[in-house]
Amino acid sequence: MERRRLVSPPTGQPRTPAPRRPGRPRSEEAHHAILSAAISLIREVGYDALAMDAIAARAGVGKATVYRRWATKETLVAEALERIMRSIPVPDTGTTEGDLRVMMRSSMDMYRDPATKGLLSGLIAAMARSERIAQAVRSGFLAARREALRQVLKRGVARGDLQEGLDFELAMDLLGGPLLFRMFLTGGRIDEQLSRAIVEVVLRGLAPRSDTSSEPWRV
Amino acid sequence: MERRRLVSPPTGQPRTPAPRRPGRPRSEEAHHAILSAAISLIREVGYDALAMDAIAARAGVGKATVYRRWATKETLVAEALERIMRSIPVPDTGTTEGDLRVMMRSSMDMYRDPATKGLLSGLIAAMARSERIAQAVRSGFLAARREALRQVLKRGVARGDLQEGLDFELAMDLLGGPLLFRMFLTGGRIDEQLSRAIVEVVLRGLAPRSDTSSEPWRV
Amino acid sequence: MERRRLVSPPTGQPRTPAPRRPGRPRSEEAHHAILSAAISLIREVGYDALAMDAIAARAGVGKATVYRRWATKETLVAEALERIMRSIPVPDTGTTEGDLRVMMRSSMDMYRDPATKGLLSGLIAAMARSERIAQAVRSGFLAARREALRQVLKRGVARGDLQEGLDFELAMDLLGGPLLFRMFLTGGRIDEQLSRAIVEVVLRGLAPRSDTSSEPWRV
Amino acid sequence: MERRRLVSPPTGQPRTPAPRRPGRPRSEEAHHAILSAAISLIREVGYDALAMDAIAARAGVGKATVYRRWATKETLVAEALERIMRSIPVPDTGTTEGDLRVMMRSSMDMYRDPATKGLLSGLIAAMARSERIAQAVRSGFLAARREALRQVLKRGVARGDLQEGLDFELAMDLLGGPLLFRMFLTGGRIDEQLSRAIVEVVLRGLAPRSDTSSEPWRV
DNA sequence: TCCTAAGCGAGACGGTACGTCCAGTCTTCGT
DNA sequence: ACGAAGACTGGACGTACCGTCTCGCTTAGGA
Repeated sequence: MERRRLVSPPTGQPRTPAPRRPGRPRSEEAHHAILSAAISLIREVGYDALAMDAIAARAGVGKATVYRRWATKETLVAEALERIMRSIPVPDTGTTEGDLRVMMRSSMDMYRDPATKGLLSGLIAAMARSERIAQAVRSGFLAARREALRQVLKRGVARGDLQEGLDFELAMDLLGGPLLFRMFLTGGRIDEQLSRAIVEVVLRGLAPRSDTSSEPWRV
Repeated sequence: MERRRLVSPPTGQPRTPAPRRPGRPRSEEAHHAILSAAISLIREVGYDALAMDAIAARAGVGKATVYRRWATKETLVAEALERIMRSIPVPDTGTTEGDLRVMMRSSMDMYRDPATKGLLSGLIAAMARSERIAQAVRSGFLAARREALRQVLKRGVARGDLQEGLDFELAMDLLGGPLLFRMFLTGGRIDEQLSRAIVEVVLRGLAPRSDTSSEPWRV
Repeated sequence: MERRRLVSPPTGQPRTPAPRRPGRPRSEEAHHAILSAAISLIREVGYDALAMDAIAARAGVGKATVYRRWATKETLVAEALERIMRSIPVPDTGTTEGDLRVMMRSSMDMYRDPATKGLLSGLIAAMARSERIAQAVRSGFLAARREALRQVLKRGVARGDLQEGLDFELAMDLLGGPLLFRMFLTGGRIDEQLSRAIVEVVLRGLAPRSDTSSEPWRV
Repeated sequence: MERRRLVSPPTGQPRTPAPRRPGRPRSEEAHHAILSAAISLIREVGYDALAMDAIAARAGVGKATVYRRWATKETLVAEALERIMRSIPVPDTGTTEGDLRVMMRSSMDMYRDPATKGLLSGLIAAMARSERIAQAVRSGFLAARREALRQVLKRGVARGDLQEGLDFELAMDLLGGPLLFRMFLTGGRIDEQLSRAIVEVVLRGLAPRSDTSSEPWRV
């Protein structure tokens, strides 16, 4: 059983004791100012019009100071994202359906932020271009959501609402995919009703088999 | 912004010794040359590094000639896409599950084209940027696929494999979303097994209601 | 009878008449605007603080337009110089000494321009760095002065004031060198008295050879 | 490329340590390492491409350690120069012409050092920029040469080879100027023949007057 | 022996300018 | 009347140095 819990690390930063490089240490202040500037600029001008020059200028920082930390705009944005969407609480409403609805609402909230569309679409393009960026995003803000969701699903299995040997990845993609699809391709509405319907289909589609002995190996 | 160097190779494409007529030559020819150039360049350098200069150069065309036809890179690409993914046949395997599997395979084929990732991700960013582009893409290559899928689902309802009053949009997003999700976010595998599992969940989740009163013909 | 004539530069660029390249021709207006901007900026901020960005901005021109014409700041400045110091009239005062004094005065006028020091010293550094730039400067504003001086010296030989078979290069360097030396190394005064003394020494030192009969005043 | 700040010109004063201050004394070793690094780098990359970062790095020294001693690149280089060209012996060949030839050869040797061109041209630009640097150079490596030359000329006057009341400055500039002129402007050859010719012209041009009565004010 | 002050290597800091690239528009000439 | 060629303005890019400013650590003389 994997003991990885990426959800809400209680310690904050991994406090390295004293590897301490020589020279002047990097300014935490500058670091934070850059991230803040990036976030506010994205919200103002959108992701595509986001310029490194502008970020540096608004942060009151030299461009080199930005590039010293993030090689590309995308890795910078990815970290900004991560900072925003750090901890996703694991809901506990008493029922699997309720828990899933809470998770879906959290996702919808994210999608409904006017900044998200430009930001996330730019990030998708960046991830498609660079596996490094993709890794950063996945282990960043994606990991947290998915870990929380995984807990909910696990509890659902324990409750008997979901089949044994459930393919968690599949379940998560079934829950999250339609939102993404609507957001970026069809442009369809993303609302409570949609979320309710998706949860229902998934719960029904992944309910325990009536005849477990005939399909014990199924995933 | 995503940029990559693209000092387009001189690309010694032999100037077509076209029928040199005075007056009004090769409007259609130029049109097609531009689309071809765009497509081949996307496959070579990716969507983001695609430069109008390069397209015009490879097409053997002035930049103005490109802009005369398409105002933006995205509308040009959208038309190119449309040209590629024109007709989607409606499958007829005899069973709803079989038909859906065929549809899924067609989608997977598209996703598996190495060019698709860069192209589609760039397009997603462009759609997020501009509703006009979004419309073009939706009514273009998306519409065809969705229309075919709708036929299959309709037949599924008629067969009694899917519930009456089925929300087609929901069903389509449930089928297509997970692929998109894996493609661009999680990076998970997209294969026959996945497709099979998705179809199964959707069929089960959207099967006719078991409530006898609303389904009196069931025993 | 006015003998003042312009020394038409025999070294001037081969002004290509009309090989006529395709495409939009380069803008004469932009060309001139850039040179003017460069000149005025040099006078304002000095040669070293001269920035290509600033030149382009003041000229109301994109930086690429500047770089399309001049690869470096120095070649641009060299052309600007050439434009300023284009025509050097060949003096004709009736005596060799008088002619040389006029030439010296012209040089001194140049050196006394407050902008010259920074400009010429920067140019010297640039010439030392790049033979291409050196060539440009030599065939540019240097060539004109030297050609005029050569005429004067030639006439001096014809008049019998200077020795037959005179080494023109030597004579010119003897006349011009001390000015440069004071300007940039010793910082000594550059004035009429200096110019008079130099001319005198050179005339005496390069006078016709000391055949006793031709120098009856010698004891 | 020489660049300067528009704001706050640095103080180019060599910062000599006070007689006895508290704290750790400055490292002689570092001092020497910096000068050596500067000299070797000038020879390798030229004066203009000389970067303080590089000097510090090669010397194995922090940049602050460099700036603590020399406020500008030029003062540092000036001191390096001085260290190289320290003492110029006064020649004594028996004749004025011989002595002058020896002095000229020494100058030519300097000019012929491949490093000199870039170094001296850069220094000229720096001197034009700052009178303080100019002073440093003049009282540094220039002063030594000129003092030796002055001795030779003085002896020449005593011998009757040069006129009484000789303007030493003029004579020195006439001897040195042509070399500088060829070095940096015309690019002409600098060789034994040139040196011989210059000496000849100067000796002839500044020979004692044959008719002293016509110059009664001379002493 | 400890304290204080300035030195040390290292390297990050806010900046300026660089030279390149591309977007989208505007001319010129040739067909 | 088009079309190719390419110059145009404008602006972001990522790099290189500048001269200054911390860091943690010597290295001395004076307390």
